[in-house]
Amino acid sequence: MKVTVDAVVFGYVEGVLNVLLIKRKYDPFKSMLALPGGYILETERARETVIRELKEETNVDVDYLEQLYTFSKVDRDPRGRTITIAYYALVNPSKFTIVANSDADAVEWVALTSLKKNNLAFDHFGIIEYAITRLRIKIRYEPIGFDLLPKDFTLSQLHRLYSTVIGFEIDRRNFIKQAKKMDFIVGLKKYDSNSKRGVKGELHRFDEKKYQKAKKNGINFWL
Amino acid sequence: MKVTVDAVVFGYVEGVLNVLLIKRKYDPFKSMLALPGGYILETERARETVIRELKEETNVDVDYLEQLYTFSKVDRDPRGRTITIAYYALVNPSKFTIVANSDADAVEWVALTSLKKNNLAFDHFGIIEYAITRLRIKIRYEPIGFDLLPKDFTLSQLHRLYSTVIGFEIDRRNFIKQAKKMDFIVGLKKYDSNSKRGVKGELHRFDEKKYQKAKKNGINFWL
DNA sequence: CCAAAAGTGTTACAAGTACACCCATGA
DNA sequence: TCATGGGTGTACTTGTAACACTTTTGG
Repeated sequence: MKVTVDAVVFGYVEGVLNVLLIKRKYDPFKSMLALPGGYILETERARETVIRELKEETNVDVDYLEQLYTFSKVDRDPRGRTITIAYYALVNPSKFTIVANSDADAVEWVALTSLKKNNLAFDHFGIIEYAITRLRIKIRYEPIGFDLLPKDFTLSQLHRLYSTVIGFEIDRRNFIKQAKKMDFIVGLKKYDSNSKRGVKGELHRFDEKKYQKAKKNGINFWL
Repeated sequence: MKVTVDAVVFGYVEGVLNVLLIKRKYDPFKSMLALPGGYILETERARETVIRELKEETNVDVDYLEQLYTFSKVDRDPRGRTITIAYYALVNPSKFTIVANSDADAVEWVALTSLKKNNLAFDHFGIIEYAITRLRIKIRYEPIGFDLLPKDFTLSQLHRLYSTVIGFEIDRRNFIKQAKKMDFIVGLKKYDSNSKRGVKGELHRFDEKKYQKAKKNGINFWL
């Protein structure tokens, strides 16, 4: 029995959530989009395979990586029985590989909203759907959203990210009020120099150590 | 690469949470306790393997079954590289196979509290720990606890179950108040004839259809 | 001077939590 | 008659949700 891993890598930039996909060079599913992934070697565990394959195939280092689900439908791979352990990952935009949207490059960031079932190889569309569902739930109660933003971000950016990922507009005032309660989201007293108009928002940073301390004291993340 | 499934089957009776385990007849780990499970056949998907193996090895039909996690540590099986897709399951006490605690039967229900790491084969202790963690979290926001009780139960029984699984005493009054809010936990106006002393508690039943309707209307389960 | 982004507070309502006493029954 | 289990209500605190206006700045 063959065993592979597949990774749903999410990237976010300016109100758009993207998935990292590969254009397949060979059959089956030649020239269709597919998740990066590959066979598990005898000497590595699944998580290591994901990290290795992402590096080899896409040159991306992820900031967050979590096992999603193992898909084992009998006929999911026309080449023969193959089980895949799916992962999902988040990457910080500063680590985006140069996006070659214009030409037919092998690796592309594809906006979630433009994904179509029929463009995707294997059962990868279903895997992506599964990953989005997980992400939407998990981003509410684990501080993983920060892995989709630059290290320094304004609370408005954070708010926009959440509204995008979750799929509806959260009340900005309540959201920011909530975020400010959390000591591990620290204001830097520096201001966003990229903002085009209006007031320059204060930059914030997620402090992992402070978060771990707060967690030990029973303080939960919630947005 | 070999691929197996393993199942952590939980059973509950009278304030005790049990796991279904097998005493191994052969090496490796001969005569130690192990999770029921086995190799995935070419013609079945993982979930089917679990159901089949549970039937074959333990004669148990489960009421709830969910994939847990896939364990792929390289040396987790001394016989050679083996990945296992772990599941966890809940069974209704009425479906308990006759428990042969007295003799050295092949299948046993073992109380969670009496489990010891060194009595368990492979990485199965870790898998069980993982399953308990999942169960404790999930029982709070999905109505899966009912699969550990008889069809008809008193709210006190439900309360005792929850306190046992979660590991601390929940306030009985608040718990029952909460349970009564939920229309899909219906009072049967029949009374528990098994109760030994005191008032006979009213029997209740979980109504799956009503629950599904409530869920569609955005009413969430929470206990 | 106007459009766009950032920042901020209050109030009403719902939910959660803490807590204590009475009743029925069988031993 | 008493020990055990079942049943119930209130007050307090906290959290959530709804909601609008002002400031700054670049074009």
